[in-house]
Amino acid sequence: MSEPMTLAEKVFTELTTAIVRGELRPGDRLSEQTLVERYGGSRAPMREAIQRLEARNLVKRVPHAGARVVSLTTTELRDIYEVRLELECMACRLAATRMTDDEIQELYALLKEHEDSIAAEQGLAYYQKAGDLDFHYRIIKGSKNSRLYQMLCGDLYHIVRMYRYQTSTSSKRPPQALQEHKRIVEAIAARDAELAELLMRRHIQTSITNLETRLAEEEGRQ
Amino acid sequence: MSEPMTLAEKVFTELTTAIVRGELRPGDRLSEQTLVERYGGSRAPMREAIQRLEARNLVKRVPHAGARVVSLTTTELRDIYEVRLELECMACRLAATRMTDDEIQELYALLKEHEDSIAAEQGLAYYQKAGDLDFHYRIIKGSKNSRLYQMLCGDLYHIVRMYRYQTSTSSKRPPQALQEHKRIVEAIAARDAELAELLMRRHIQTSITNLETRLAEEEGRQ
DNA sequence: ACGTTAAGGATTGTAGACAATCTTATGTCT
DNA sequence: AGACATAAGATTGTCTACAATCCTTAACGT
Repeated sequence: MSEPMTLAEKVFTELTTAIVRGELRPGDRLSEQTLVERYGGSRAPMREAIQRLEARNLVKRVPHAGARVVSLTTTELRDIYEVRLELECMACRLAATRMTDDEIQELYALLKEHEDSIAAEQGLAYYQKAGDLDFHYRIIKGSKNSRLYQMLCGDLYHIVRMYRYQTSTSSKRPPQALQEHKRIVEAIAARDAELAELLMRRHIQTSITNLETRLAEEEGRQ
Repeated sequence: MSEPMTLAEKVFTELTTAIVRGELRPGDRLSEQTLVERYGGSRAPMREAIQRLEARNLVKRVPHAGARVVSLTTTELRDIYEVRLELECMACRLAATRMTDDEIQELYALLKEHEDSIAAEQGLAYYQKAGDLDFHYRIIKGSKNSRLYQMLCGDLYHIVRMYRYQTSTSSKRPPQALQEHKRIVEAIAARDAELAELLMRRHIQTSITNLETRLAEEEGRQ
């Protein structure tokens, strides 16, 4: 029932997924006329959709010159990951004191699920990634900080996805990641905020270095 | 030369200052027609201006129902200050390792200026507040993290200002704040990132409690 | 051959009108 | 009197057209 009621919003979500999936590459131009031909309707809603993309930093608009999908420099990407690291650690710290016991139980259930999927090898890379995202999502929610949620899941999430989607998860990572997740949940259950934050920091940092080495490999291959 | 070249941008900046200054109170309605009558032009640019305000979380828009200046609940305000505290501490930590020696010298110069203005009593509350903002601004810039700057100075800044502008700075605070600023700069100059972060955290936390007590007083008076 | 400049085309910014939706006020019923 | 349904009014969402600006291409001069 939460279908986009307005055309502008519809086009906005379509474009968002297109960008995140890489169907629209960084640097690609978004002309209003092209969008009209692709999605139908008039220029006004397309214009509004583009503007909302700009608000989420998915496209960059230059007055009188049009909009392009953002193409981040290495330092800009570093900046984003730096902020994301800090905010998620903060979320984990807050979650340790603010999550309800029920929510913590749900975290345990999620871990169990994840564990089974790894043992059964049923979980392919994509599914495991979804599980990982779900884990982080719940902890962010558990911080009970609306603005924090908005920043991490609304703004930063898409950008991070956009530059991570194409890269496949490494094969050996999931079991180790699961162990890290377990320890984090235990720290939260023990209401040890500082430990939970520390573990989350370590967890994300290793996943970042993992990503960096993989990006470096791809860079070298080309 | 950075004059807004487009009408939409012009209206956007006008409305931003109007909201921050409190000329537009939280909950006030922003009808496109009203803006046309006030600023001239057509509905299209007004619409775009409103949309950009929404992107900065200064107004909230409901489809087919119009836009209103955001009116934050107490918990939402707490959430914002929580995030702002964390991000500024992060900025301070990064600044301690990334600021150039020249930039640190400029910080010292700013402190001196500030000190003189207090001694001469020439600085009224408004001027002192500007000095305080300048101090924080430079440290954020010194973090050399573009996204961090964007979040703190672009998004959170206006909201915080909006709920702080009306309240006058307490009389005894400036000298103490200056001392805290001095220590922070010294920590940065010593390249002691952790200390700088700690001092900044303490500094902001006291200013927050200061604000809260003053808000409580105003609340009680009404 | 290269840089500069001017005209043409394409794209964005703005304007005004119509259609769809919500809000408000009125009237009716219980 | 209060709650609910209905209709008028107002507001937003969308469409089309026009003006302003930018980008491209081609011509020109050095």
